[in-house]
Amino acid sequence: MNITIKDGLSKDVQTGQTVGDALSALGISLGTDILAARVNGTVMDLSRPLSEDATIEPLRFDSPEGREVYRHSSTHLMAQAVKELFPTAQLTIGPALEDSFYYDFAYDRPFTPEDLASIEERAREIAKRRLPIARREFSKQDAIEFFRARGEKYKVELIEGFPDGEPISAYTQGDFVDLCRGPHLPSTGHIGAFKLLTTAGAYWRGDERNPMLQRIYGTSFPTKTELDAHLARLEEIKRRDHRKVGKDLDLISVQDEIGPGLVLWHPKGAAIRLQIENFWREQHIKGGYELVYSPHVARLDLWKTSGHLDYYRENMFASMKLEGSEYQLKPMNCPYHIMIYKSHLRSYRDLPIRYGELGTVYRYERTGVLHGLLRVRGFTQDDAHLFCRPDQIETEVSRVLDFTFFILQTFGFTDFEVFLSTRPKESVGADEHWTLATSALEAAIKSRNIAYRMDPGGGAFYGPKIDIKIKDALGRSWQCSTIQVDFNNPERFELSYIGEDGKAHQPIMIHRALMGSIERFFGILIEHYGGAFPAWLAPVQATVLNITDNQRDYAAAVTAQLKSAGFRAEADIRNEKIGFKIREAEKAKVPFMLVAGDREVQGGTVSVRGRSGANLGSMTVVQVLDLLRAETARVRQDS
RNA sequence: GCUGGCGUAGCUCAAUCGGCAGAGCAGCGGUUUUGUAAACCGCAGGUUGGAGGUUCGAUUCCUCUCGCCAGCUCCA
Repeated sequence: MNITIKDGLSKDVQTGQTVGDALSALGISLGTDILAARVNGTVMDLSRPLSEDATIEPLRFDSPEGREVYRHSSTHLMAQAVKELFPTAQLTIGPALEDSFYYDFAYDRPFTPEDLASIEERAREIAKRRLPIARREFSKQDAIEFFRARGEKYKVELIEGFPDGEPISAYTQGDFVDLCRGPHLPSTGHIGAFKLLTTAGAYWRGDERNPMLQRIYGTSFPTKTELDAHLARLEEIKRRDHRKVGKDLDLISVQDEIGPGLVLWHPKGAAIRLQIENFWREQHIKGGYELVYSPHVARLDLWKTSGHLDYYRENMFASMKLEGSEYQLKPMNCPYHIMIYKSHLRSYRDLPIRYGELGTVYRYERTGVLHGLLRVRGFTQDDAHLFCRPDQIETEVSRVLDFTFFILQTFGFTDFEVFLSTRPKESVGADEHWTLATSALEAAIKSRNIAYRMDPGGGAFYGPKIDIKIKDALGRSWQCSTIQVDFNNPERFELSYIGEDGKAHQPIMIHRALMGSIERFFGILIEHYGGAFPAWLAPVQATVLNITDNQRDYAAAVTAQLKSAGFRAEADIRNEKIGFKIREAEKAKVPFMLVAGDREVQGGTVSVRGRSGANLGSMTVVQVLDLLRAETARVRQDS
């Protein structure tokens, strides 16, 4: 049979040769860097025999498939170590993740950090044994008997759920056997640097009614250098944690006495928020939105009409009774905007109508999901609702897409992933509405030449949507923006406009949020910048530092000039050494430090120091104002 | 909500076996008048998250509770 290496040689080899043999025959030396191979499109073990002509592509750690095989074998390595040390632990499942892996074990107690250390040590030792990893296939019945005999109840349960008639594969390394689709590395010796990270509880099959399993997370890399780099990145993530930075920089707090998931914005955090909101309002007014305000509570009936009581009740705070009627704290802003729309008779000439609001909502989130600023119970959405005719959907959505990218880019995000979510199983509305709206969304995305992915069935129950994820400075993805078409609410609230034909028609509603929640977006911003905000956002843009008491008045005068020019400036005229004041300003991540000693007073200047040490030289106050004006301009100029 | 871990001064963390609750930083007072990431001396700072229990005695052991953390589940 004929074997071709992708982008390489071609040769006839005997039937029955393995993938690895074929690679060797074609001059590719099988070091530990070759992990598996793609054979006619399917990822396979190097030990699999070949039975037909094939194109083979060797897979190394630099490919996503290679990494997956590597992590998958790593989790088997860990599982083998666990079985050797804790023979009564039962195997369940153990997949590879993005850059790590886990394995869930059924065991009568959680694994301790000490257990983890000994498991890790044992795993390294097993790697050194260089055990060959072999695939074997069973019939379904044989597989059930085999794993039953080994006492692996969970494996038996898994196999019982598999389709009949198809062979079932397992992988063996030494005495260890695991039910597994594969593929795997040729041997345990291929695993270089290996580290266990944490333990956690996890339900069998992710269902909280099922028994709790003991999950162990770990990661692995070919070399210690790569592992160390990965661990350093995890440290960096921890170092930038918005909860820590938010506290250190005195931006926000969440306090016991206030309640979980309820955020206090301290002056410095509020200063940043104010910049965000000012920018947002300014741009929305320019962008053809009308800004509105709505109250935090409304009669419960409003939420009955909107359907929230039926579909969203478990996420709502309990209602309160006042003067014989019930009132509800708002979980969303849409009903209010709808009622503003309904306050007049609308003409087709009025559409589209765009109402925007930084609307604070309250949602009852289960305690276990609360997380710093990223998941809270009270938050402000940068919400807007567009009311338009069906033929306007595409144009409106295109506008929103452009607007979203403009806003997000201004905050320093340049990497986006776009998802188009279609009709879910549980949903309302006529098919033609869904088709129309989905194709309008798709057309809007295409009109902007944006790469996107489908999320089939991922839409809201009332309509399809576009979600936009941003990538932060550490390469992590966050979903912030969402654009959702809604046919349900116009119907529920009986919205109408008078068309050209003089008859009433139902408008389409588009819900959209760009930052999502200000709290969440702020948390992401903190981590994106590691607390070192660009000058336009920094709570303090410049600090004037005097060297001795001689320059106190001068420092105060310079500060006053900066302030009256509209900059957020402070003077640090404490009786402290300049090194100490610089250190404090650095820790506070102030973009510009303006040092004033006798020399500067003489020349009417300040010595300008940038954040993290840059010496920008001596400047007059006028020059400093120019510098600040340039540096506090937003990343992208207003359109 | 579930499993596990953790709550000690404003912050970061100590306190042996159940035996007087401590340090650094921050704060305050003083000395120092300083040139680009930490001057020196002193003072003060606590219902050890809360409630109950065991004990002669609880930061330490037990029960409950609140909160935080990791993960699971959930997620407009």
